[in-house]
Amino acid sequence: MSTVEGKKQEKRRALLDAAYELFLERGTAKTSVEDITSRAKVAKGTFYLYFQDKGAVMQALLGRVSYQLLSEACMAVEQQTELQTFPDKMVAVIDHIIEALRRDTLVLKFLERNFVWPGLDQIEASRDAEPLMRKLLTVVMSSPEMVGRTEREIYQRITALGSMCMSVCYSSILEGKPDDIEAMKPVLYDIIHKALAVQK
Amino acid sequence: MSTVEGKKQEKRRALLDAAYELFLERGTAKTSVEDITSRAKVAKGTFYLYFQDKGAVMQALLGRVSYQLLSEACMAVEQQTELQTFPDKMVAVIDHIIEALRRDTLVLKFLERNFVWPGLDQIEASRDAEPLMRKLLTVVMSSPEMVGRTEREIYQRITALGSMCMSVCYSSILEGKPDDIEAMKPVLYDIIHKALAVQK
Amino acid sequence: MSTVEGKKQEKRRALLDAAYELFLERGTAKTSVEDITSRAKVAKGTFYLYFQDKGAVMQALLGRVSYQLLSEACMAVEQQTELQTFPDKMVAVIDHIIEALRRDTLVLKFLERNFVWPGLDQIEASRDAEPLMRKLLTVVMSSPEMVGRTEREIYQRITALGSMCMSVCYSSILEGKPDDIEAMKPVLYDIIHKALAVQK
Amino acid sequence: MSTVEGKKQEKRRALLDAAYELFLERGTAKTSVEDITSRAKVAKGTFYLYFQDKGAVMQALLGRVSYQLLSEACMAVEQQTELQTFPDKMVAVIDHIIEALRRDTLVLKFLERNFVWPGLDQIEASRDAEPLMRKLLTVVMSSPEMVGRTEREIYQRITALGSMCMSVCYSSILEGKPDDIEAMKPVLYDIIHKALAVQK
DNA sequence: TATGAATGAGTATTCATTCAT
DNA sequence: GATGAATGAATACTCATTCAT
Repeated sequence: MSTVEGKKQEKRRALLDAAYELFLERGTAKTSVEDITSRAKVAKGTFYLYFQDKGAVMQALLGRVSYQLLSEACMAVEQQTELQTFPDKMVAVIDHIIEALRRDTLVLKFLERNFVWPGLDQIEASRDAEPLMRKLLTVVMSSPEMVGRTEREIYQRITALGSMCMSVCYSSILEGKPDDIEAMKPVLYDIIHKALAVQK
Repeated sequence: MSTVEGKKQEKRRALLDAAYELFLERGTAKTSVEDITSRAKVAKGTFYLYFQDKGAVMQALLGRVSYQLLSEACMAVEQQTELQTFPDKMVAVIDHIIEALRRDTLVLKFLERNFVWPGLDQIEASRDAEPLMRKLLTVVMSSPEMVGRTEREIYQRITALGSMCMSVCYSSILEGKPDDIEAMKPVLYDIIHKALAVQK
Repeated sequence: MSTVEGKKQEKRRALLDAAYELFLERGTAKTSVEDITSRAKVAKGTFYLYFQDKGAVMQALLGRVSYQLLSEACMAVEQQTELQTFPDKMVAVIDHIIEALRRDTLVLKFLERNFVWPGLDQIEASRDAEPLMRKLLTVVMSSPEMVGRTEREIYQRITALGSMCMSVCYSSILEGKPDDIEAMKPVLYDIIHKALAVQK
Repeated sequence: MSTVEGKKQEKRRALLDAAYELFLERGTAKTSVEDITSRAKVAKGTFYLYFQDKGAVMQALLGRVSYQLLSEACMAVEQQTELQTFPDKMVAVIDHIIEALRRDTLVLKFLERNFVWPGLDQIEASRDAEPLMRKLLTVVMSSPEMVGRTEREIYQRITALGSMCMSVCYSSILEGKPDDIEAMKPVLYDIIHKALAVQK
């Protein structure tokens, strides 16, 4: 990597980091591009060399945050050897994410209901670059519950359940609707278990 | 309803209608309060006699749209006498909503993932004013699948499943993620069925 | 005229005046809308209640300046009773304008080659409101040189000759091209005389 | 011409061509230096090695376009042997230019009223390099109409008439003021003839 | 109640120009 | 000479909100 290219990446990174901080601190609407550049110690115009507009940064950050939450949860769950079945593992992953968001509602407010699930094609394309997701999918595929289903079917199902949890998580934690998160968890996890149960 | 009160409601209504049209036409962000008042044929200042700010109108409209979609779907499903079990009915209701949103993506774009479910307390409070929801809940409660569950538990479960469907509906129709809506429907409906199946 | 309408006209006027001063002082390009409003002692947003954008003010001012130059010249020439024929009068009017612009090159710089001739239709429409132009045209029409020509033909001819003079005036005074204005005058006035001579 | 010098001229040329295209496409105001360099396939900084700023390019192009229009018209008129007198020739040249601008209003919009007449001194300085203009002037000088006039007087007269035509051409074609170009032509050409008629 | 003129803070975005490589 | 990343000043324009009438 040439020095110049390295510096560019560094700047892009600085802008993303600055934007993230500010988005959490005061929300996306109340963060101006100028706020971002001044915190990133970069000139205003430089912003537009790296991003189309504020929306593009937000989108990039949504992806980054989602991915981080997901991968941290996966890593944590991998340690817990007592979890044997795939449904149990999925519940544990979701629970890990929910707990993280409950602790850090600023992140939740930024994320809203817009959790970005890594695309199936992305996962497949980046075999080795994305070992985590890859491994996860392998685990899933080989689980008895999923026997007889295609990779795509499984992905659809997991994604739908995940969306449910993120959506409920948002309104539950931030608005207490339809109930507080502690009350919703059993419902969500029961649905997951039932939805992933072995086909009879 | 007195004439004075009637006129007030009329204006409020005109503002809501104008805002709704504009929100669909150009999106909420690109609609100004002035746009709304000028379409409603009302002076700019008048807006603030009826609403706190633009956000309040949006919120009111989200509720209105959600309620309309839901009640239309319920009414349509009530006609279909062949549907016996509650899970079948719920799937039919959701399907009705999804189809409506698929036909009218402008509404979907306005709604985003923010479908507003009528609150359980609201339903209970407005016994007669809200006959539809009331009736629905009664039907649900008396269905064999729900035996042994409290009203609240049922409400949580339905809401969670509904949120899942709306969330998936949004990204599926508008972004094709994780797949097109036709491919997602079987997954969603299978999850609903499993999640609402009779307890063994 | 109601007070409110009066105040509006006053503001519009203040904006035009402020803009005119600034356009002469530093040129149109280096004058910002903010400069104009701050000199007019009016809020920034107010500008946009009266004009579409900076270009609209410029256009309005070009019309105003042109009209003023023309009417002052006409009035001055009307005094000079020794001028009998229409061509002589026209030359005198043009010369008056040229001299005014030579004295005040700031105005000339603002005007560039964009002198706005009062439209024939405008003149006709505003019979009494525009006594000057009206009178002028009557004089012209009744002059022996113009016998047998329609009003429109005369207007075209006068306008063309006027445009020539303004265009030459601009490059001559400001750039000395094709020669200084003193050298160009005889040429211009000779052309006018020949172009307006009695038809044989 | 050395290779190095050739390459420089090539780049200058590329920049001019790119700027010309863009000026016609979107107007001078909406064309940035970056637009120009990127179309010319040259780095942004390179622009400033060849031109002071955008204005310099505009000026250079105004001269180029004017010259091209004029010389094409002259060449075309030279063919038409039936035109004997100088006034007829001048009218034919102007008419050729007007028709060209009428066909290509983009060029007219770029040119505005700023047609650049080749300077008398330039013509004289570049005896052989500028054979066209030189020849033209010779023709003019020897025409009976111009007998008794100095070269300079003739140049002034022609230039003034030309400016009139270009100015009228602009407002006539683009704004229809004071009338459409077809209606203005007879007026313009009559003025030219009268202004260039043999002295009695 | 209703009006709509006035406000002025707020922000995105552009772009000419520089300069280290 | 050539590059193109970085700069940051400059500006137009929007719009929610107020308030005198």
